[in-house]
Amino acid sequence: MSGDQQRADARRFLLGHVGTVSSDEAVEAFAGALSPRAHFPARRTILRRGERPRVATLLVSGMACRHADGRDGYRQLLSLQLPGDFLDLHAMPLGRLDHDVATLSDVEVVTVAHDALEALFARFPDLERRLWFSTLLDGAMHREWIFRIGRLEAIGRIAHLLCETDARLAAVGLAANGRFEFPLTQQDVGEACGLTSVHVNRTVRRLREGGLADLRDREVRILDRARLAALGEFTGEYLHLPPRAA
Amino acid sequence: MSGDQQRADARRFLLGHVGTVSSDEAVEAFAGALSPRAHFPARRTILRRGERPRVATLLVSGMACRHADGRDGYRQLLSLQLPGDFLDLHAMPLGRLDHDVATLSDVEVVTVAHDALEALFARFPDLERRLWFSTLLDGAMHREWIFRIGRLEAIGRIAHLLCETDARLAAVGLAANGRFEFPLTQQDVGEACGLTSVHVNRTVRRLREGGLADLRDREVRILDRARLAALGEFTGEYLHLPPRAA
DNA sequence: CGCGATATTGATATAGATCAACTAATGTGG
DNA sequence: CCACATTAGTTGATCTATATCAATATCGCG
Repeated sequence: MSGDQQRADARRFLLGHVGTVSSDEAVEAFAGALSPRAHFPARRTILRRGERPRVATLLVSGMACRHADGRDGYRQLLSLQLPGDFLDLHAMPLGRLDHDVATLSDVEVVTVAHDALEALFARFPDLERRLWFSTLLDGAMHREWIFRIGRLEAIGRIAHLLCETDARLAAVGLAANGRFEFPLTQQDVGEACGLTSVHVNRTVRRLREGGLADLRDREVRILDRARLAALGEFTGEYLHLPPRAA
Repeated sequence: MSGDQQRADARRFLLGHVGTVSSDEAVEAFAGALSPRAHFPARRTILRRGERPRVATLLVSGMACRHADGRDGYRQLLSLQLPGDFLDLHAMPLGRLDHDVATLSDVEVVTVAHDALEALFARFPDLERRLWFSTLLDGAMHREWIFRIGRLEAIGRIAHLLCETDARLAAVGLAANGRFEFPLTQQDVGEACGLTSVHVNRTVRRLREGGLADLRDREVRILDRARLAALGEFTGEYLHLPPRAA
């Protein structure tokens, strides 16, 4: 039971993002190092800035985010974390977390002790490279967020966020035909894009009325991917995903 | 001659950012893998999006930046690269570069072939971890840039950029008493902070008149570090530097 | 039912963009 | 060594995207 689930979780991570298949032996060993699943409710801070985690946490279901807090209490989302993403792997080489991690929906996670990863690296040297790779994807997304917030106007920022999320979710089988669950409130979207919730509200409406995308009731439908991508100046190259099936 | 220079370059990287000292043997081996120094003039694109580099490029002197280009031709700086920084190390695990790299001043670089790094990893396993760490620092800075652009107003963004650059340059001995060379034009600062050059001009003046920082003639003088840091909501923790000497 | 979150809408304010000169410094070729 | 082009910086006038403030609507939920 639990063994199967762990194998599935291991595969989701090891295959979801990179495309090449690890040896069965490596998948098996990685799965063996995973904790049982743990649950957290929506809208809870689960990792805090300054902590020195001794385990790495892998998101299995639901959505979470990394965020920084400003003096005035406002927060800035730094990334959206989707199933298959490590929430805090960078804290392993870095030592300390430099931001908080909070859930957006109910989530399930599994953990792997840093020690166990070290042992796995010794046995399967390319595992370390794969984890390095996965933290570099975070970096690539960060760069894209800088571009998005720095250079796009409101409608483009939101379009870009939706395109990116669609592409990432599709890669792990959680979006089909441009339709996916999206637990962020308009306030959250604003915190991701450097906008107020009022302006997000008006901009989301423009996207809907323009026939580009419909975001409501915690669900997104992308109506015209080509025009949405053009608006958000989005190309998914930086995600290093295999070419889209659909 | 050249051997000494390479050893110095190797040390600058290996010691500059991490604090712990590598074995002499490792430094020696790393130095031995470095190319002779190469020069590039200011304001030249030296690495292009889409390239698949086969060497990693280490900046030895001068300043460079990573940047993305928008449809309208405007560019967004994604990071500032200082002496001791790798410009494209992330392209080694990632495969392709997802952004351009351009010089801001005249620069000197050295390169190390990816193959040579692989061989070094086999001999000195913690070297790989150290390079992973250094790419994670880029990620930490990216996150801070997202916060800066998303949540701070113009004067705070520029204050933050100056604080960050001061801290990083001080760590490699290129800033003293809050004074350092800074080859960015006001246009460049705008491209880093998501502002127009006109607004940068007015904002820099406010910093000067407020006695916070003086940026002119390609040189920065930080006049009141505490107030500047408060304005930019800057704490250097994310840089993972040893505590400031001064 | 009534409360707390979220979404929606309208009125108004403002930070920063845009447009347009103009100045200062630097370089260049004749 | 001057005429001229080029780049960076400065300043002023105006415009606009987005923020702010405030009220109302909706809805799941205890």
